[in-house]
Amino acid sequence: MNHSVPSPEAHGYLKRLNLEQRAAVESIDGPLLILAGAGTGKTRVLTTRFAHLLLTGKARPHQILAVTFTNKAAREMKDRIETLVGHTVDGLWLGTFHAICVRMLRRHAALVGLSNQFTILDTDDQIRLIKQVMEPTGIDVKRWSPNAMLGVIQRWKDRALTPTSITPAEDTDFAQGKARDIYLAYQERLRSLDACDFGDLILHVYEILRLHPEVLKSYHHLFRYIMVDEYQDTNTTQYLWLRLLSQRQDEDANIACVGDDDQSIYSWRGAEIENILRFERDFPKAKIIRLEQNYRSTQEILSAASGLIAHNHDRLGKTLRPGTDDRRGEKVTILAAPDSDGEAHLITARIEALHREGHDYAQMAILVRASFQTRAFEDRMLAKNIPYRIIGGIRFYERAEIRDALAYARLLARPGDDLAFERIANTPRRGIGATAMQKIHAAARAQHVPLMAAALAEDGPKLLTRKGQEALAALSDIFAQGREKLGGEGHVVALEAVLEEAGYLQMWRDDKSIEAPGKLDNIKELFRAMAEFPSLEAFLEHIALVMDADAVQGDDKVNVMTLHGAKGLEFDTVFLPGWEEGIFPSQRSLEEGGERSLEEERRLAYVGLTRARVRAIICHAARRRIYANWQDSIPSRFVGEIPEEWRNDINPYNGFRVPETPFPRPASHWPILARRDRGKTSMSPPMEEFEAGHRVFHQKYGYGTIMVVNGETLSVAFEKAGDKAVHASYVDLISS
DNA sequence: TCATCTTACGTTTTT
DNA sequence: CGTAAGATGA
Repeated sequence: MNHSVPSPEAHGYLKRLNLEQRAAVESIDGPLLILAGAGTGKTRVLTTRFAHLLLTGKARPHQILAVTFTNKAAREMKDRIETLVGHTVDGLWLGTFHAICVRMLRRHAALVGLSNQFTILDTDDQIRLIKQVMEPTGIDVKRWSPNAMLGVIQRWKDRALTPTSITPAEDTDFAQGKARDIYLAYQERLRSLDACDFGDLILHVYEILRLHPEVLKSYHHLFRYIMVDEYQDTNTTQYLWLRLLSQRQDEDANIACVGDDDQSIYSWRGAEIENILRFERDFPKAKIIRLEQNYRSTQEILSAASGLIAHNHDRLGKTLRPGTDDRRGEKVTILAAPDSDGEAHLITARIEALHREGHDYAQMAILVRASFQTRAFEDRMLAKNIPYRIIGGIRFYERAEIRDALAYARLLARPGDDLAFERIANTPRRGIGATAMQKIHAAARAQHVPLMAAALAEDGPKLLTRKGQEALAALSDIFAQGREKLGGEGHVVALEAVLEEAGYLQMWRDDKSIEAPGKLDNIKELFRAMAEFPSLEAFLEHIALVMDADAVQGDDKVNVMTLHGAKGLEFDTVFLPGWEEGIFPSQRSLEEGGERSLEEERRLAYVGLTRARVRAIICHAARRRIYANWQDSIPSRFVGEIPEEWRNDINPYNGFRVPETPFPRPASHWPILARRDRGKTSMSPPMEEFEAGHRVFHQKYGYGTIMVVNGETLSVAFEKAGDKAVHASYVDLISS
């Protein structure tokens, strides 16, 4: 026994845990799955377990690999570990999958044909690159959008599929079967740019570990313990990566995964709920510990949420129990509103009433399914002077001015960054348009030099107008001067000088729009963030991975965000508007994906309800304004799935037409809507409304005018597609 | 090359 | 209805 290590009891940190939590912390060896329901102290267990490994001398800090999905989670874990241990801990392998993989990939980049200086592309770069790759293929970009193509590639990367390992069964007919070729070309372009995208970070490292046993062995030697947060959100590549790292020879994997199958809501970005469902099979001798004592919500909310989620079949099953006795509160309120405006009225009125009773705005949240729903609430709260904040909108580093400034920064660090050059070559206007850019591209490809170099080469003037040529030469000088400043006056001064002299800052000063001053402020904010890093390189590495600028919480405002954005948060009062078929569950999930995606929607509802500590208010409206026109809607099947004894149905608009709550009907009676019922949740126009002369819209043929009505078949003169006979259910009437 | 018009589109988000 | 990205004309 090592006597210099104090016994765990001496620290007392184990005493603060309940029995299950303590078991999870003390189960050190072998595979472990901690099924942690909402509000059951998941982070506490994870951090205490980490600290326990350190304090008992089981592992040194660098021997534990701990992966999370968000930087926020990683930061929180590190803070709490340090609090438990009582001092700062360095040399941790604690971070997001992406951050950990960058660290590994920089070490072994050569094995996948990259330098250790490789750049990480942001979404804008990816789109621009994929467009360039698609152009020569002659694919109709209107039908197969670059965005969707990128999605296809990302899903492949999520499943550890490289262009050469895609089997015919895994291929797609997207882009007329050329998707694989585009993927291949895209990867080649990335390699020639010495760059990779987010998916590559994981996939490259996985390939390295898979194909180079000596590298894998070195990590086996290094990591004695592995911990994974939000295991239900892992994609196939991350799962394979974890399995390689954890399965050491002759030893049980010391891997502990924490997750909640009931909170798996990210399948659309590649997460495989199967990973958590088949943990026992993947890791033989796995131990499973359930954390079911909830320290967050009242009995009513827990029962309502449990009753709802019980309608899912694909789950490991667990029941939330109140962690302390007698936490009774009020039932879950179900508000019926006549229309979406009424819904906003009802909710804001309740917010005001609660605030008058002394509740803080900051302890209330409106959680919506889709971001377009926030608008109605913004309008009302603005009008009523209720302070609010929208969480999750456009993030700081996604703003155009920030991306521009960062492109200048990248070019300052590396003159060969072609994607950065493309972004700012003509921002502000320097007389370098699309044609000039094309010529520069051609020259650069022929001479195998970066774009900037090609444009400035001796025969450069042939590529550009004199004006453009001069402007670019000046820009190049500005960057050269900036690079001299990097060493002396520092990177902030250097970038500021470049942006000033290049005329970028002046461009916004001259801009007369109302947003312009704010944009200059944002750039100042960027300088401030930059100053906290020792070098330009360090700063660029950071922002490539950490795209979140911490939102200032603190002030007393109502929180408005999507259900996805609310995961992991909690509030005293939670408002859940838009619980209607076609909104929530969303139309898309009803049309595509079948039962699986319906279950994911239900998990999302479960996540929403379990955010509430003391009260949850669900709302549904009978009519909703969507885009141009009004649509009728019926209450979400999820409302009916909440057991009646935990529900309090209120109809504040008695006398108005409000939807019948179809509670007695079991959920299975709701049909999964067929695609052709799109947009007609309950009220497709009756046949009589189709008359000759009416304008209609058809998904494929576009706009047209009805010529003849023959039963349910219409002859329509389409503006683009000509005369067609179509079934009435395929067209929408256009109100004029 | 740039400003204006037109048209298509319209879950969920992190890294 | 509003936006954002392409097409069109000066």
